[in-house]
Amino acid sequence: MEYNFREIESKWQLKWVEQQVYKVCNDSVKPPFYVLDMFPYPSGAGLHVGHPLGYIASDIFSRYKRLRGFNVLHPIGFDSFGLPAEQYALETGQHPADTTEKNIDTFKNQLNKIGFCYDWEREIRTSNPDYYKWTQWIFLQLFKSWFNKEKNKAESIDFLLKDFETNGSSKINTRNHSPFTAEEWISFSDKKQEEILMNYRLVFSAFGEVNWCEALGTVLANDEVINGASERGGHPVVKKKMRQWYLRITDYADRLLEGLNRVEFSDSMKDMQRNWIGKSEGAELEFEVIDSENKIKVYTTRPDTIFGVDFMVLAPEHELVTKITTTEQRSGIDEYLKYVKSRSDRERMTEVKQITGCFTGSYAINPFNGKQIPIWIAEYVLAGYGTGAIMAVPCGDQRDFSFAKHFNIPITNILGDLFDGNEANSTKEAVLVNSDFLTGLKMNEAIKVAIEKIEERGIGRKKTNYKMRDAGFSRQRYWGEPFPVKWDNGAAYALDESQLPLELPHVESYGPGPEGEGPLANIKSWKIENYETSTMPGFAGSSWYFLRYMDPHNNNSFCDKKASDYWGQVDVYVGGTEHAVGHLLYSRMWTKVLYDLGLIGFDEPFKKLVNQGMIQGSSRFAYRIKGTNQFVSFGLKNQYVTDTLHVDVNFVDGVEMDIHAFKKWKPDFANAEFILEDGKYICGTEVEKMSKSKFNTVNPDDLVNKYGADTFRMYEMFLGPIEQSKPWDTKGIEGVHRFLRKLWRLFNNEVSGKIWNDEKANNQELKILHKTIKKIESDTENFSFNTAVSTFMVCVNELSEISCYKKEFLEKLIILLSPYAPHIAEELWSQLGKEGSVLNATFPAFEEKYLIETDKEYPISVNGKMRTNISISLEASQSEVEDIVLSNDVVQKWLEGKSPKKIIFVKGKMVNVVV
RNA sequence: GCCCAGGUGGCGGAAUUGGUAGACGCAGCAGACUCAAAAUCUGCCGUUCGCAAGGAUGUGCUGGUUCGAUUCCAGUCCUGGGCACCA
Repeated sequence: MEYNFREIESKWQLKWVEQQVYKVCNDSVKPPFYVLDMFPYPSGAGLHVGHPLGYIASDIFSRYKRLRGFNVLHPIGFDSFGLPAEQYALETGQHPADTTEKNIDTFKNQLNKIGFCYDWEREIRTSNPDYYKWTQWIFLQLFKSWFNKEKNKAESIDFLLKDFETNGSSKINTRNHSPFTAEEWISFSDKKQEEILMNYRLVFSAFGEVNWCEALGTVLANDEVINGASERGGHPVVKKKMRQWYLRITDYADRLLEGLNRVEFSDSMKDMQRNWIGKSEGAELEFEVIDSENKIKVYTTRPDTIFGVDFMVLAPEHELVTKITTTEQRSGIDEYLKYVKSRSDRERMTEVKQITGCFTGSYAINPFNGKQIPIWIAEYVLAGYGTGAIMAVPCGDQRDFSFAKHFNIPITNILGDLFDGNEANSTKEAVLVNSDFLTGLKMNEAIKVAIEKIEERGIGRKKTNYKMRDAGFSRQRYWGEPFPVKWDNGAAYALDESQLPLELPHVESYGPGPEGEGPLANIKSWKIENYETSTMPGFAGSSWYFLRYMDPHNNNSFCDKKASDYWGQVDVYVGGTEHAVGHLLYSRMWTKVLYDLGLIGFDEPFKKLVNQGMIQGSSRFAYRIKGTNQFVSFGLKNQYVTDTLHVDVNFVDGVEMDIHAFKKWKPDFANAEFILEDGKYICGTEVEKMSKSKFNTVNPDDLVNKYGADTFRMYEMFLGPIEQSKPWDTKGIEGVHRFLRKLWRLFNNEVSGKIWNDEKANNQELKILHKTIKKIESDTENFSFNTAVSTFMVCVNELSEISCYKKEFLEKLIILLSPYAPHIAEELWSQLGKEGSVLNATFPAFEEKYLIETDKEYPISVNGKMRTNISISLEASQSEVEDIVLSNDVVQKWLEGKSPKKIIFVKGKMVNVVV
């Protein structure tokens, strides 16, 4: 009997469905355990080999936990709103709902072939009205809530309203509006009241900058902008202010920081989140501008360097720029502003070596010494961070230093010998010089003194600042959740909850609406109702989906509290680090809001996070000559100025592109022209992340067909540590397949059939068994699946060598293996005549007694170099060991007649003879 | 540029707390079985010197700590991920 994986796998997959073995109940005497993967976006490309890496890991862990007696929730669903489907609709006219549905079917088919233990009855889709009804509902809760800083939690905005009605704004820290009395509040118009409340709501509407492409009439994502031009068509892209919705995540900055201390994320993941939040302590202070009423407010973490300020820099977008620019500098500034408008934030951050800026002609006054300091604008100062203006201290900040050097601005030294004039020194340890009342103080201490002085003089105050900004929450797109909001006279009003879901209407065209509005603006009935025309971003639906799996069919609530109380936090969350600061922060914030509002019982969604590394792909590139539709082959590209575009690896053979397929790929390329080398178009290559947007995906179906799901699962795990990134290489899968066949031959002989027997296992065999149990158990617990696969291989190799076919051993081995290779395990389990499914077996208990050794083959080093091995009893004392070692011929040889200075003996480890 | 991670044979990787570097697998080489092939099995397999025994050298690079460093420290180079409208 041969290992016929196709037959076995389809047989058991069918039986598992029939017997509903993966159905999960919300009431069980078993303890609950929740294992979750970051859910997939169902791209048209289908599943690629990178997706299942995490799913297989979590599947193994879920099955393992089940063997250990837990009621395991291990669901999956689809993050089915998103830009690619809409882009596809724009290109083909097919409705995103239809293509998404089709894509999901493909995904499910692919997933099912790999043998995951999902309860499909709990599947969710973010684009399903039954689901996004609750996304909208949560949006309304956010809209109707504000963050009470005194209580450090969110609460209904009704509390704030009541407070305004009785106390005016006197009891709270006002935000972006003038204080008012209770009487004034009551006398305000609806619109005015709404405007004020908008400064408090957890989702709010305000004006913000977007990437605007006039030619396409639409807003573009950063990754759709390449060198200031649109990826599609190469049209110019500029910054434009538009009305946007925002999520007031900054109010939760401190809570998000604090929560990190209570979750099991890797330190690097926590670092990334902390850095993203970017909490810093410093001071905000104002500089007067000569011959002007205007004052420039700056934020600095280093007020101690106030006497080293040699110039000021405003972000080019800063509102004062036009006001303070002198007539002589006007044309220069205008030109510079034009240049900056064409630059993406990304470019401004990345290309720091390129120093640009322009003098406004105005001067500010240093409030402490009256020194006149020139005011510049420069792209390295970003409008969104701090106050959008900085006091530049060239001796202490490298960017300020480079700027000063570049524009010949004289540099003041406040660091004494610690500043060498060649580069800035950002130390906090220096003793200040040239610093008036701070002279002689160490910088660390001077910070405090400077802040005190600033507050005393009334020119500023101590301030905590966050790098994190409120998250943009609207997209000028079609394929997302509609906002349950109506506009009236410039104010936004929430729909009543009974009107949910506000369904996404059908549109004829997916093109943008007028004035850069989303496609929904083209729908008359939508506009007449004054509905919001933008939609929610991808992270809306994914910010709370883990709750919906607990209670997926509930029509009365997003998730019954009883269900969320039963399952609690996600015990293990598996996903990539690319979500470190986006999705993870948003879902953590939403969880905190829901917790504050009493809707769930925990305020951190994920107890433990396992980061799966990226399976990288090998990408192919084409080079488009800037501003044209002409493509130049890799070898000739340096003769032109080009933009680099990804090409689908599926129509590149090695590095040679199929031009015909490329032209058919996207309408923009239909009329593309090519500059060839040797009659071929050669693509550039690079190893980078495997992703639909990079067109470098490999399909798991082919591998499952050829080797079976069990082989595929184990091979993905065998590739290396789960958290490490590695480029995909199909080579090597044969080895894992051979292992499974070898395992099969422990049960069945290809000629004579069944060979397993009922003999009792001997000590040697029990030792192998318990060694294996121990290693598999600890490796599985630690998500070290690659070494677990090796352990199985070693075990099967050893059994084959000693011809052990004993059921007593094999049935235990099968249980150990079942999370990794469920199909073959189930088949062999039934061949052994065991009752029921191996899924419900009990994980074998490890017994130390079988592994006890009496001797150890010690490595013997002389001067730290390993020279020989000697077997010595583990009982032996230091002096006994020394005698044995020194009488050894090899050791004697290396001693060369000298007597040892010292003998280091580490029991159970090694011996080192030092001469 | 900033934040995070990673660099070990031809390749993927292994190496509890600082204690035998290269487990396991792929590829390669040699052999057995076979008319032949597939499958399977056996042996070899970092580099280098040597007939061999055995030596030297070796975990990106440069230093340091230690009896002993892939592991700890400092610096440096390279690769990957993120940087707010891809998800």
